[in-house]
Amino acid sequence: MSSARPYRHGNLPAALLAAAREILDENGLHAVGLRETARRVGVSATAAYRHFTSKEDLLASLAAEGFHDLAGAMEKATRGATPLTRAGLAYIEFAHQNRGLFRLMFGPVLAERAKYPTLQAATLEVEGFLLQGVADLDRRPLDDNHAAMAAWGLVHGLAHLIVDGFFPAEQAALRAEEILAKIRLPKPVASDPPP
Amino acid sequence: MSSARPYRHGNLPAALLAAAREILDENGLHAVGLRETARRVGVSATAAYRHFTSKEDLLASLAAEGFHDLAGAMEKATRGATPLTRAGLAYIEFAHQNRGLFRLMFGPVLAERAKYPTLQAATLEVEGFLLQGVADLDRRPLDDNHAAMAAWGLVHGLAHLIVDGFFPAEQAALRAEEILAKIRLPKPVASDPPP
DNA sequence: TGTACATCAGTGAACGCGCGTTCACTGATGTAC
DNA sequence: TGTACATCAGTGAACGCGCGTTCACTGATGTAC
Repeated sequence: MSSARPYRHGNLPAALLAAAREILDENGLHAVGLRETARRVGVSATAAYRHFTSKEDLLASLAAEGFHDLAGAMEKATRGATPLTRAGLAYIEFAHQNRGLFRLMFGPVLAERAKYPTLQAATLEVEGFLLQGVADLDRRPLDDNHAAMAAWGLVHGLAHLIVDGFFPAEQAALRAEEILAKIRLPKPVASDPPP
Repeated sequence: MSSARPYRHGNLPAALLAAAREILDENGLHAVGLRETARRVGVSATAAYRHFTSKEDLLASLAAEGFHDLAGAMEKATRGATPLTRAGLAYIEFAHQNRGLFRLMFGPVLAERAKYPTLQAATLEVEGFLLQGVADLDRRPLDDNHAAMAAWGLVHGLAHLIVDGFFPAEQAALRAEEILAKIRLPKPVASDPPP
């Protein structure tokens, strides 16, 4: 029985991240604070400092977790030989299901990404996945990155517009699927003049 | 000479909006506050309440101004019969030059747009422009909005990724131009089954 | 197996801060007569 | 043209609030002998 709370939490860092993620998706980024997060876990506000050096540090960990999850969702969606379109849909779905987290991940709070190597690595995970997906689609290596930028741009824009309520949320996911199925990505052209 | 400040400001609302816009682009949305904005104009913090009912009201006005400017930039870019691509580039350029404002306009702070009719109208100005641009491109009325969603999605995504530093800022604008020139928007198909 | 002790995950009070908003007010401007 | 007065754009003090962070501390856990 847990008549009294154990002195040691067990896995406080994970619990804090989970709580922050909840707040993020429920009430938005502005509502995420160290005190509020700790409160939700049922721990004193200062306990967080045993595991994170600052509020920003916690947010960076959370964003890294988000990028990692996003890469995972895309990987899972394209397992086997299914096309890039599925990865794009996974991306949009992730944004839709994790609006707050999505905004944290790509937003300006963590502008200095270089400060957090884990975050940077997780970002590259997603980026690399998109690049690879596009390369697969074209059946040849990329000699410029137009196709990748276009793919990422389209998917990211649709995700953002859905998350921020500019497209009617319910139809949007279905629509996105049709759009992605129809769109023609620009093929890298070997004779493109270098910039 | 203006040895002493005049008692009445002249155009305080405009001055407050301009100051808030400066702060927005210099230091980000979190730095924009009524007090800080008033301070920058050189007026007491409470003076703002003569012209705006709350901080959110001021932000909504600012966002509306942003949408209006954006629509203007797109209109100017496509004056005559130049294609949708130019409007897209104007959109991206606007985002690039007004990062803070862009994030306010599309971000979650003003989630309840319905509360601010002016803001909503200004949003529709941009939206309508995109729809019209796509319709022109296709030389016929839209029977679904796939093309518009795709165009907006692509342009919005590129803009966001540039603003948030995921594409190297300097090359990005040029790249965007090439991408937009190459992309094929999905043509609305009359036989598409209704959803 | 028992004891001494270092480690370290937690606590709770306290700090200074800037915020949005309210309140009662002041004093310049514009208008009615 | 002069005077009385209503209007309203501004002021400055004060409110309560939640925040991030620091500090000295407590007490459970794990390890060395």
